[in-house]
Amino acid sequence: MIHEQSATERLYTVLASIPRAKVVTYGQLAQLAGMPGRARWVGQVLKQLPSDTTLPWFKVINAQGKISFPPGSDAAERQAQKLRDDGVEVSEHLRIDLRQYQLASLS
DNA sequence: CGACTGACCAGAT
DNA sequence: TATCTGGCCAGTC
Repeated sequence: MIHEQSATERLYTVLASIPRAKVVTYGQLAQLAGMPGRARWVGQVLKQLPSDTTLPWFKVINAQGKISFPPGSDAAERQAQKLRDDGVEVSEHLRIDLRQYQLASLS
């Protein structure tokens, strides 16, 4: 039975397939999900994920290489810890080196 | 209907 | 490095 995936489903599929110790930016994830230019849409989708989701939401960071939560917030620290557990170096200022950790195939 | 907001982004200054 | 501008667009009021 052929079934067309919705854009949101494609986003989930792509996100779930990100390798260990790799991250993607909102814009990159939008493009990979077939919604180029829709970085904000990605943010909206992630925001409504259930708190107990198994999707690696923490792998999504902004194009500046930083976690998109206010520095010092619980959310930011949670994401930073998850990333470190995944093998990604996160500085005290919530910065990640995209050159080293961003999923390849897009700049 | 307009105004404002957001887990965003790239280019210009 | 920091700001600003315009682009993107679904929600909310």
